[in-house]
Amino acid sequence: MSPTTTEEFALPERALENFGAAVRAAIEEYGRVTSADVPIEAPRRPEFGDFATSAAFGLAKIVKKSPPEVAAHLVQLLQKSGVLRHELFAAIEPAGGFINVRLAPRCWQNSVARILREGKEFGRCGPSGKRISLEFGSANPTGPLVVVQGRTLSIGQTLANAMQARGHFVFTEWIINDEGAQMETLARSLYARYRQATNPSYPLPEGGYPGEYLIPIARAIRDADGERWESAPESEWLPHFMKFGRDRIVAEQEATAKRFGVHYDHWQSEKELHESGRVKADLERLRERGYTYEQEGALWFKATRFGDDKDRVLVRSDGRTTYYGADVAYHYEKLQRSDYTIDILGPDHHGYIGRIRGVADALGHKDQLDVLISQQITLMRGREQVSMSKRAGNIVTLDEIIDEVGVDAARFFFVMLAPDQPLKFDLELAKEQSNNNPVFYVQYGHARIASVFKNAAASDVDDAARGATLEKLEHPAELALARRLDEFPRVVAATVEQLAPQRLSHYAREVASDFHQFYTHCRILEQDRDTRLARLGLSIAAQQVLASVLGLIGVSAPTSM
RNA sequence: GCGCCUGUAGCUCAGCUGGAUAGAGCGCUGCCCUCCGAAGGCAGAGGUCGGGGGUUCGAAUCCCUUCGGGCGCGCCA
Repeated sequence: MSPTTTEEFALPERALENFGAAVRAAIEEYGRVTSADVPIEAPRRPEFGDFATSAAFGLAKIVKKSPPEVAAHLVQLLQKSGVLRHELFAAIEPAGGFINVRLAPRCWQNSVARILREGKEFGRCGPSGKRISLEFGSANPTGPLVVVQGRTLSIGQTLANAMQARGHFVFTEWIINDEGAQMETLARSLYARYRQATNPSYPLPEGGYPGEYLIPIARAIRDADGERWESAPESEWLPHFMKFGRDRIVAEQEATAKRFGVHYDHWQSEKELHESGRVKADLERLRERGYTYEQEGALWFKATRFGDDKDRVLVRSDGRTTYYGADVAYHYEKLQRSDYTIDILGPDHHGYIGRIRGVADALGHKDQLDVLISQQITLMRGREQVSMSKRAGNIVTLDEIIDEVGVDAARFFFVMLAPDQPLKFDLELAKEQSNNNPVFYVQYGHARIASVFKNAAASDVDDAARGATLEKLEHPAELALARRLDEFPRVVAATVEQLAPQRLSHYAREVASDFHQFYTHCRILEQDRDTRLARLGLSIAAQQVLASVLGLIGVSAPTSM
């Protein structure tokens, strides 16, 4: 039996339900309307209380009085109401048409008790039964992951984490674009590097990949096969170099993702999609539905019927399927096996959205697909922009970024902005161990709490963790922090519903900020035992929420730094 | 030219899907450690929410228009 006695009816959301029902009853009595809408919102300014409703504005029209009058009258009805449980509310007052509500400290105390009881589970839901397919980061297996993909990976993994917390079944996947002309270019570039070991002037092919990352791979081939390929004809070495390079690069991409805290449930080879016959079968399905036609020897998808600006080729006139054709097949599969399918694409894939949406529409899954663009990154070093011209071969890899600023800073910065917002990423700032750096501000909050626990008596911390006593929480800073912590489940929900990972990083900062304010205004290790335990309890809850939100973002929560 | 994204404080950005006097960080000015981590806190200055129309009791948010910025418009991926 836990000594924590959370009064379920006195949790903030229960109090709000009670309030909403009471307002609804009052409106029906006053305006003779049924099933009134009672929107509840969180006011920006603290003096307006914890919550407010604008319900009086709607009723004002019906009863033909001014909103302030209506609000005042509603409050009178509420005071007399038999529906309202008065002990849950510290204040209910009309203000310019709004009705502001301040909950009794007891509600917030109960919320803290619940967080202490639920611990890591606070903010998580049981299984929703919803299956979500989330594809992000997919790339050509022709080189290492670069910075902009790091952002896509951060966004994708953070969303996946948040969805899991909401109880959804999330399936993360990556497509390996190992089919197409770029694979031959890879093989030829790799071969050139192989030849350069004995002949430094051997030229890279026209339009080849100039990056030095191919050199060690070429060396690996030489270590295994010696000079065997030096005099072989292209028809012999090409398939080998293609497969060797592809396998090696995919393995490196996966290693980088893993190092970055990003896990994929499935790596899908595009080549395999073709070889298994799935592409063919799914294209046939489109044809049967009459969404394709042949012209000039090629097979076209009637994309314009679904809002795209031109029709698109699925199968080229030489019989080879386009990337798009394969993707049609893959999306059909994903839409079949999930309730909701999400693609996160790089900034250079704007033009692809309409096409992929068109396919979902044609296959009868129009509202089941969301396509998100992870916008570009401009790397900064202080005021200086870091050049990342791919043409010149000076790419900046994700590994280099991790080496320089660490996983924590990169993961946090990459989700600070809305995905469709271009991001300026300042390497100097990300490395800075100061309050200029938002990652450190949040982590510092977590570490600072840990430090307080070290100074406290162990038995006090244990008692506080059981929620021994929380009645002393009443200082505005204490209640503000408790109120903030109570938001966590709703923040996770909003993150998922709006596909907005930046909500989590903003929220993390707000929790840290509210904790720091509480810390300076209220001494935690007070003489008075009840006060001390209450504040320790609040601190434990705050630390838990900080750890949880940082965990969703993929950032560590240090106990000292 | 067409399509998508975007324009909010000197800078970087929030703004919870239409609510109250538009917020935060950095930078700037001035304060707060005999006391749990000052990597912190408090106060102040700083805004025609690109411009113009419209819808609404109410608009940064929705609609139209206009100007500026980014990206995309292959039988490439």
